[in-house]
Amino acid sequence: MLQASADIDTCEALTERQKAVLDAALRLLVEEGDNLTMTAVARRASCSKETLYKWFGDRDGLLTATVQWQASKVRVAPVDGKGLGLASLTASLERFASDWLNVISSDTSIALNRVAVSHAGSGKDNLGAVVLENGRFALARRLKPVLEAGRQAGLLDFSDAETAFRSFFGLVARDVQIRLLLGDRLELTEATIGGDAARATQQFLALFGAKTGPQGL
Amino acid sequence: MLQASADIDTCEALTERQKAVLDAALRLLVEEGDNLTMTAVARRASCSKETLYKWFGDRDGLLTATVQWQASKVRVAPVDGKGLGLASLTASLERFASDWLNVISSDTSIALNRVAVSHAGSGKDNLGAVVLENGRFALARRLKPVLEAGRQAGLLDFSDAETAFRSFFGLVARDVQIRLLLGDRLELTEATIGGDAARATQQFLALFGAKTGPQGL
DNA sequence: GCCGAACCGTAACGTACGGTACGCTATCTG
DNA sequence: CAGATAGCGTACCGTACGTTACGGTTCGGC
Repeated sequence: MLQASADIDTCEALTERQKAVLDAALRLLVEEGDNLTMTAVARRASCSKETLYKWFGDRDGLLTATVQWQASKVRVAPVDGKGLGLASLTASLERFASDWLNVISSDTSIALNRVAVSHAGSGKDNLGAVVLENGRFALARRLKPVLEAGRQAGLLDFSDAETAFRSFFGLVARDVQIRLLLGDRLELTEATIGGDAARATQQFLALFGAKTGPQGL
Repeated sequence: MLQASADIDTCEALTERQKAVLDAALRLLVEEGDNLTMTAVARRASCSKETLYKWFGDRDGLLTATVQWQASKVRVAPVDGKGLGLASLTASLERFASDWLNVISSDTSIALNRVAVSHAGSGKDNLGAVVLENGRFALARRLKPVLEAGRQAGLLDFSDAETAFRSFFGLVARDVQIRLLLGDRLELTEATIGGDAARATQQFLALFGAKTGPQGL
């Protein structure tokens, strides 16, 4: 049986068939939410329940494996911050904001966050930790080098990268994620996401941009 | 049987005994999350299951009634924005921010949001609508008059109150709510909440404060 | 004091679903 | 080709829980 750990590298030990099963489970999770049954997963994946139990131990094991499997797929290449000008910094920030909005508004992200939130209350909050680790904390890890590079280049001014990141996070996400999780119909087209990303970036630069003399009006 | 509507005034038709039952259900919901049983509610409330079903129809009815009951209790008196100076505006904003952080970090809020998120996926998303209506949208309704008054007084500068509110919301909440919902241990003492409220307010004023000439550094 | 309504406590029912056992087929290994 | 192993399909078991039914008790009205 696979060990359910918070480590992402667990997914490297998966055979192709197992990945296919997890993909089926993921699709079912997106469609039906947390109330999916083992029989439904088995039927969708064209495998037997016994195999599910042999591979993943029990229902929670299957769920965590599915979440980890999806989480391992959204790894994004970090950007390098060399030769950083104001234009490239804003471009990087806008890109991060846009990527993040696209992620949290995707069906799979909503489904995964829903099931993780549901399970966070009862005992083993493994799911929540995994989602958080590959979502918000992964974003922080990828964005902080950019912020630090911006500070090194004299473009940004902050004392703590963590608080700067959290402000950026708040300006980008605002109430989007909680509204989507609570089932609010909130249309995010490609265009509005771009606009929101640009707005958040400008606001962030207005707050944390290094002051190069008195600001004009 | 009580009708389960999104209207808050449904709670006015509740007898004292029913309110006591819903309070018991609420406490149990905070303790055990969504996986509470009807027998547990009946035992805790010292009432019979038959009464629960007669009053609330079924399990979902009980849950929605509980959520509406709690939602109806957090009504807060709106502040009036007359004789508004910069000091009183910042005080109001800080107070809103502090109140909001206190709300979303409370056990009952976390529990209610958890159960609402869990139920948002499957069909009738009544719970999510109720939580959203009495949480984020109620806050907006109470805060927007303050923002408008600030604009009337020449202290704030924005084109749309909704977007201004959403930025304020993001600066205040940042990643707090999603982290709490996902089970992240995130200590919010009274002191840190006050500091966060002040920081968010200053950031908001830096973004939306009316520019009265060139800013000093 | 009697009647009906409301309600408590609990026993019972039905079912859905997690988990297991078993028979069968296909593929690999010697 | 014989045996072993992996895995599919399915039937089955146990249990938890939503839902209902029923006997006993309190209480307001006549």
